[in-house]
Amino acid sequence: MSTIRPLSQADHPPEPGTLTDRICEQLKTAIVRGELAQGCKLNEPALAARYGISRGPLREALRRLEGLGLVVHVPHAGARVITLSRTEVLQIYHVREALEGMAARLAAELMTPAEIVELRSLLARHAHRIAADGGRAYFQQEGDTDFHDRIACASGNPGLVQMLRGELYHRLRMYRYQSSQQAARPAKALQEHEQIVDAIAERDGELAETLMRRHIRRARRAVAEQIRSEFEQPIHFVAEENR
Amino acid sequence: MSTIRPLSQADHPPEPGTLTDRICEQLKTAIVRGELAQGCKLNEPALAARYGISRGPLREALRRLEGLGLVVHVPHAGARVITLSRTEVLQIYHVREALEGMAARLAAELMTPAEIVELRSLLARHAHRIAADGGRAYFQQEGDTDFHDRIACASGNPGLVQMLRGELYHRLRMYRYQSSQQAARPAKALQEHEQIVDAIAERDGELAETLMRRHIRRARRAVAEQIRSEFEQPIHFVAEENR
DNA sequence: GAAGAACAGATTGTCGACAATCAGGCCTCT
DNA sequence: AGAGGCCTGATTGTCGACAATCTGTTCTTC
Repeated sequence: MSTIRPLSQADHPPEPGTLTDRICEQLKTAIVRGELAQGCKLNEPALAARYGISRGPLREALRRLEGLGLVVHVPHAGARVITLSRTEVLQIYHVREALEGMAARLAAELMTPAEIVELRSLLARHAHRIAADGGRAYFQQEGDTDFHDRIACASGNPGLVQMLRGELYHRLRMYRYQSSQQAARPAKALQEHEQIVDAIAERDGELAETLMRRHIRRARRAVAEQIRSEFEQPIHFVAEENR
Repeated sequence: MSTIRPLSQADHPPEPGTLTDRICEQLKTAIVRGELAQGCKLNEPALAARYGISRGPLREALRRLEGLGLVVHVPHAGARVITLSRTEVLQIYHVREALEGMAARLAAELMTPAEIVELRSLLARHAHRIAADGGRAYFQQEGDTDFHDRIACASGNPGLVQMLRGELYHRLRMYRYQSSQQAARPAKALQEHEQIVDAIAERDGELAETLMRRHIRRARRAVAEQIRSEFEQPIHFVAEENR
């Protein structure tokens, strides 16, 4: 079984191989950060010129982003950045609940003692940071992602990891970046994380799944509540040439 | 909320638009059916010639198949059909259990009475077929897929549907096609399907999820048992130029 | 004046050719 | 004889150009 590494540490090899890979990464971060606004049309000649490449690799990169669910492609009409409605954001949490619950269950069976120790130290660092500066929003979110990513990896199920890391997380990060969402309830979340690790350490997969699902359901409710309190326009602002 | 149609009925438009789409479909069915063996190298010039197109659209089709998880792509080394180890097949069932369990829960809340009626009639047809000819393996499998697909659609969660339909089902069908797997326990499975529909009809999402997960777990065990009873070579046979 | 059709511009889809990279075999050297 | 490096062949990566398709505008017609 191929072990799956968390992506926390350096994921910036000095020089990725192919142009398609590089452009794909650049576009991905641009989309997640909102530099390419939601619903924004992705003009092939313009983008190719902007990144100094030809249309061929760019098209392949777009096709790959389509596979990641960050871009929608309509034949003869071009590609657009996806638009994340509030409904869709909440739906992502349903999928997360299902997948990460299963990941926690599997992790409880497979995680090595060393990995559990490392996971605890990760939570200790989070606790320290929260105590120090109240957990500045951005790093808090990244820390949360880091925790969940490690559990996903520990499931030993590459397909599951692929779905979470390759599709859900990007869209969630996109929402977080572009919404004014502050990391609500960091201390509470940390406590829930610790309970989950406890369950894993006791090899109680059933409990780990239950706790993870409850944890994500609460996060979902927090997002739903925040969305409800926003009567303003969509998540950020809608691209001029939308729809 | 965009409604999601089951794919049961005609999914063969007379003439799809772009070459990439067409080749992608052809390659997909070829891979699922094992005409392109597992681990088989996908030579771009050869494939392009074989389908009478240029390498451009073919490469984009390969990239899309990569997104579907049917093909793995190594830079400068080309694309290969994935190899489904027995372990990976079983891991797919874990993901299915999580996702379809959630789908059943959501479907219990959202499914319209008309859809429930239709679902029951679908099961009635299955029952009839099983009573008639014992449920010949192929159609039984397809019928099973049909049932699960409808519930997935009824979840009203496009991302969830996309994951199930776009990634898991293809790989499962690939395994079924190429293994000697016969539809074990058709009558038992049908009975479980009916229980699930009952739970949905009563709007008991909790129960629907539990039953669906149990159903898939049993299917997983049946597959695991069958795999264990095969001491022969891998699923089908390994491509000559493998790995 | 409004509805419909033809046109123009731009954008996407497709193709063939060139350059960069990798795999395998052969030769040379120790 | 074995190990190492070089070379050749093939395959992938990249590019620019041409053809098909769509969108928005303008002209014609009722």
